[in-house]
Amino acid sequence: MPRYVDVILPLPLRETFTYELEPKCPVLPQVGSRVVVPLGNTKTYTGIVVRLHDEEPAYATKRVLEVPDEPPVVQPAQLQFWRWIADYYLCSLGDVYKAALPGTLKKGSTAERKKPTAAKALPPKDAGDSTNAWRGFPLTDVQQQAMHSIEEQWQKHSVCLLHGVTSSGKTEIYIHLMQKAIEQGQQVLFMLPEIVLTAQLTERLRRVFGDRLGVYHSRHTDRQRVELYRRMLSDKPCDIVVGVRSSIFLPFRKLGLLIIDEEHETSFKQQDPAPRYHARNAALVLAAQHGAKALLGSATPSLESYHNALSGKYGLVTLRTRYAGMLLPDIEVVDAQEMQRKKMMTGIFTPQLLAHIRQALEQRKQVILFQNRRGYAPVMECRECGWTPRCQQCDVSLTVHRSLSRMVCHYCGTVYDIPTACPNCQGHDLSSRGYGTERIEQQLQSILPEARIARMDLDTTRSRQSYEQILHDFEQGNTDILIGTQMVTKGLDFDNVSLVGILSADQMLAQPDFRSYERAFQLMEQVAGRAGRKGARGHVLLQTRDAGNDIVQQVVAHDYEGMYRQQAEERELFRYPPFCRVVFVYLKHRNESVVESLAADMAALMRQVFGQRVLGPDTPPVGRVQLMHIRKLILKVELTASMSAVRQRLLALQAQVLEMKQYRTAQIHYDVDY
DNA sequence: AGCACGCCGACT
DNA sequence: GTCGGCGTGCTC
Repeated sequence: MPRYVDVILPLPLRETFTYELEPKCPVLPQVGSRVVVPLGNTKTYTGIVVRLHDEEPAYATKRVLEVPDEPPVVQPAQLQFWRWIADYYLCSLGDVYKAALPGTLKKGSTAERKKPTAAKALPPKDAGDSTNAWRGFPLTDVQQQAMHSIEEQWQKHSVCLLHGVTSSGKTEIYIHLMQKAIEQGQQVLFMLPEIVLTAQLTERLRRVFGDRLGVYHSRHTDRQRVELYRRMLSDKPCDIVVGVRSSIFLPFRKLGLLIIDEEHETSFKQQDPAPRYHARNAALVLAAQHGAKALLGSATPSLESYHNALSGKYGLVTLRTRYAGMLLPDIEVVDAQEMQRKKMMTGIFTPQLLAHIRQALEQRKQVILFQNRRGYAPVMECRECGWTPRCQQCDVSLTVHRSLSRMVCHYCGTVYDIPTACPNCQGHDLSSRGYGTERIEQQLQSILPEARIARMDLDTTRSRQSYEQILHDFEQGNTDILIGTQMVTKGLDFDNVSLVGILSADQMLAQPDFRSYERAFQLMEQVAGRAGRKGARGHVLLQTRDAGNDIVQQVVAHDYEGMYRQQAEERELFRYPPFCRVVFVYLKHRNESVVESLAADMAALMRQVFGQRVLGPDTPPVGRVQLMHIRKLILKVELTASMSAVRQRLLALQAQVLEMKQYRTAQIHYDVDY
């Protein structure tokens, strides 16, 4: 019997901690077992055993207090996956552990283990089981063909991208592929962004797959998540899990199929806290580990995935036609610039949009109005021509810093003077501006006092219930107009929506981010897809002060390929993903002058190692969070470089600067594949 | 992340 | 004269 165990603790500590086992420990932990251990004078934590051994450490060890489980809760393959995440995303195993296990499996308490898992009886050999999908969701010829093409692509590629226009019936294809996989005794993971994983979708899947389906949602209670986790560990695990980003951490036995819908969604990337992982990319690693086939689906694929498909790394299947012969919505661009000049605007509304809204309401149709939430960044704009200043080196919009009275590029840190006249039209009416959904709701209500207006954004959907309630009310026709952020761009099929209004394309296009154009296209194309799901062709009104913008024109033409070609060219030119990897290095300190000089020192050290690949330092849009001043550096790494080697060098540099005593209390963290 | 130890202001 | 502010340093 080994004497020591190395344990991961749910703390942002780099290494494992070594504890001694009780000589006559009743339950011998294994690799992946939970152990309850003391830390410091008062705390106990539940850790995960990663190694058993007899090597006596140089320090005095404490003893393992308890071994709560007989079989391990983390399988060896999962630990391997955790290590990959910690390595690739430059975080500690403790960070991964925190994200990977539901809360009560991490707490010191042993109470939850006494509750037997409410193992629901499996459906009876559920006669219609294997034919459910075929009966309930028959495929059209086009869908059938697409499914065969996907299977054909899987002969040569383990990953296939399904590029299908909105309403092309991707979900039915997924259901059939899932059915086939479980018939072969494989497990399936079906991943979706949080806002798409609605009750309507899970109920639909439940009707086909019954109790073979598990749902993993971040808004589920901790108890529910522990239950599913335990069930996946049991000898009767779910065959299919439909889940959000953290579902990649469930204990799969024999994952045979991974499906990621809306694969372009940026919410698959966890921003804060660590582990700052990209669930799509991590899931593909998981799939490879299991030898599973993977399908990425989107109407507007990420540049990364489309690039991989074109370069032959992934298979590619395209669905160009909408379900039931529906046409793609017709998109009308309205020049808000011109309307403003003619003084015909009512707040943010052009007369054209108001007329269309009134008409829709008269016909008892519904309206969706979309305004991007992230409109807070004060971006300079010429009121005459809509021109917005962009960085000459990075091709991103500059952000106005009122305190500096300058404009700054948040990618390379270059500072520009604010022009006194617009370089485009020589106009002098330069200002920064912004409209949020709340203001829009108020405005519209005063214009149309009779209309039943609802708002769906982060503020109105704090709870899962209110989110489902707003959708339900709209679906039942209790709401005439739904105003919202990204949340209204996808998810449900609203049959009665005849009009979609995009209130301002400009705010999306002006984001200080190298992905802003790609993202703007994706959002607009997706929200346009909400119009006219049945019957008549839907109408989309796109308000912009920049009607000639290429992205606007590409949305009008539904020209994804054109958008891809243009954006890919720029990314290659400026060396951004998918042509290299980016690692953001964030430096934080309470004292601004300290973080300033730390950033300079770190940048200098990084340049010694990485040379021209380093950009910055720069102050991010939010330069101070919770009393901590922040600076940012960007490292651009060739795709062929080993992230492991990059990680080692960065961590060595980090140790070097943090050793200097003026920087001892600084924090450094990394964001890989931002 | 906690929690403890350790040096400087307003209280009994 | 203490009680306590949170700065910084350690936790197997």
